[in-house]
Amino acid sequence: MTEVRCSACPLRPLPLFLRNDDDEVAIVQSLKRREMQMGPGETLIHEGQTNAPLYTLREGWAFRYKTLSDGRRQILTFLLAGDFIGVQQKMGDAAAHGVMTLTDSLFCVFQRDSLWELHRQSPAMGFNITWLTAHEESLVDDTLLSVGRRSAEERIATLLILLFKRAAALQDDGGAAGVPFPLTQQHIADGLGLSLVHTNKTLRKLERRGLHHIEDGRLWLRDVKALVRLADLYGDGRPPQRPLV
Amino acid sequence: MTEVRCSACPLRPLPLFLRNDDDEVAIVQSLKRREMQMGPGETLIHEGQTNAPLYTLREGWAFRYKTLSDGRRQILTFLLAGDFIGVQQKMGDAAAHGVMTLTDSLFCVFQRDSLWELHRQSPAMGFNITWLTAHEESLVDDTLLSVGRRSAEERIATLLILLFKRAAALQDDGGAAGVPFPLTQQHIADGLGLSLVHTNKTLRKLERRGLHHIEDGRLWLRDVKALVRLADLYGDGRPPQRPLV
DNA sequence: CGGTGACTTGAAGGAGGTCAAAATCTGTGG
DNA sequence: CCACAGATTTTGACCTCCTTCAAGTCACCG
Repeated sequence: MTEVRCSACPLRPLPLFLRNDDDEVAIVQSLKRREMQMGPGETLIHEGQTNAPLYTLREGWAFRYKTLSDGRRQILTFLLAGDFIGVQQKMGDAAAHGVMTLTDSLFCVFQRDSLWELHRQSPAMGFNITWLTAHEESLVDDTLLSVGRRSAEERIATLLILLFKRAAALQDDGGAAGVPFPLTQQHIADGLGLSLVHTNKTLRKLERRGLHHIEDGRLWLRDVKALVRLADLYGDGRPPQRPLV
Repeated sequence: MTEVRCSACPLRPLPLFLRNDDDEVAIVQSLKRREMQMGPGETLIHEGQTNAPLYTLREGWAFRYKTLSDGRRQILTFLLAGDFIGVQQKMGDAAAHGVMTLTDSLFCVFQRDSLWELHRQSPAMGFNITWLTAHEESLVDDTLLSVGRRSAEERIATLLILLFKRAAALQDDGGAAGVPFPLTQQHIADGLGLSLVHTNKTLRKLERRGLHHIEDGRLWLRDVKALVRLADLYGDGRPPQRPLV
């Protein structure tokens, strides 16, 4: 099983991602250490782990999370292909959050100091990192608004729409045939600050009303209008084009 | 009232901030457009505003927030002196959140494209921006854990500790005489996803138990041990040294 | 001294949590 | 192909933490 060269990265051609100069791709290539395969439910980064490397998620789904000492868990963001992982752990410090896979996943691995090398060798790529980091933060901002101020129904509607859009942007059909949806209800609960039971009941209610459909690990939005109204989401069609590292 | 040169910025000498080369300071200086003074409760950036400039908060307190169309508000992070503002609004796009002052405040104003200039002219400063952005995200991560998984008591304990630490790091006495605390209970409520009434009752309960004391716009932690236990916060003494832009 | 914003307190109700148990489903090994 | 263990989903019953509603206090200010 041979590793892919960054210039031939299967993600790069997708319309979701911005083009890069050959130089830039070459720099990324030079910093890439290896690839890493993981199964579902495996821990990529442990909470409190020190000096974890950087990763780009190339295939599959994962999530970032934090836990309290009695086991309560909050999922911070879900990670999809193209997401860059590990910037948040401040330099040389312990990771403030864990990362766990949801599906079979493939990661490109970079040494920790690549962060600095990327900035040093290419301001443009440095800028891209900043962009990606800021974008990640805005995902957390959205979730915080949900968890802090939306009802259970509204939270779930919001999550379904947002995840659907992100997943659809990675497909050619734009989600016409649904999108992969590898979350269990426990993941949804932990991502929205709800209990498992209440998540189940709310999910069933929305599905019975015909707003969405989840089956066999795939998600369909059946009544986007109604979902958007519930979520009080405005504007924006698909996610903006984004840099890839 | 004449403006301060960056090399003479009163924040820079504080032990909280990392030193910078003269070149770096010069670059920042060259990008700084002006200073801007605001009173308490004023809106620096409106939600949805396009093309807002960048700011560094030099004096005072502020906060980032999002609202739903029916008025429910979630405060995302509180901003203290040294915080860099505006990176989250993705390039040229609309601001996804608003920024409002809590106190009399002073901002250093930078043009929007300074973000790129900073990266271009100094990889080190670009790296600093990334660092600050990642750090901001980790603050939101912490809040999301609170709002999603902590009880009202625990949330308030967590907030008090975290804000105290940040504010104390800006003072010489390290908080011995308390720290400024310009939040109303409504701000606390909106920052923690609670109702005003319940915030009040919980706050009173903690204060009556002798865990903290708020008076006259200042906060004292009376029983840090108990607060930390409640918050389930581990490790870390004071916040890490951070870059200043 | 009336008006406004922040704080406080009590009472009542509800959204969502907890507990318990059953129904599926899935993979595994015999 | 079946039995069994372990996840995951579903439902019902009950309870509580927190919200909402209402009112009153206090400080400050024009």
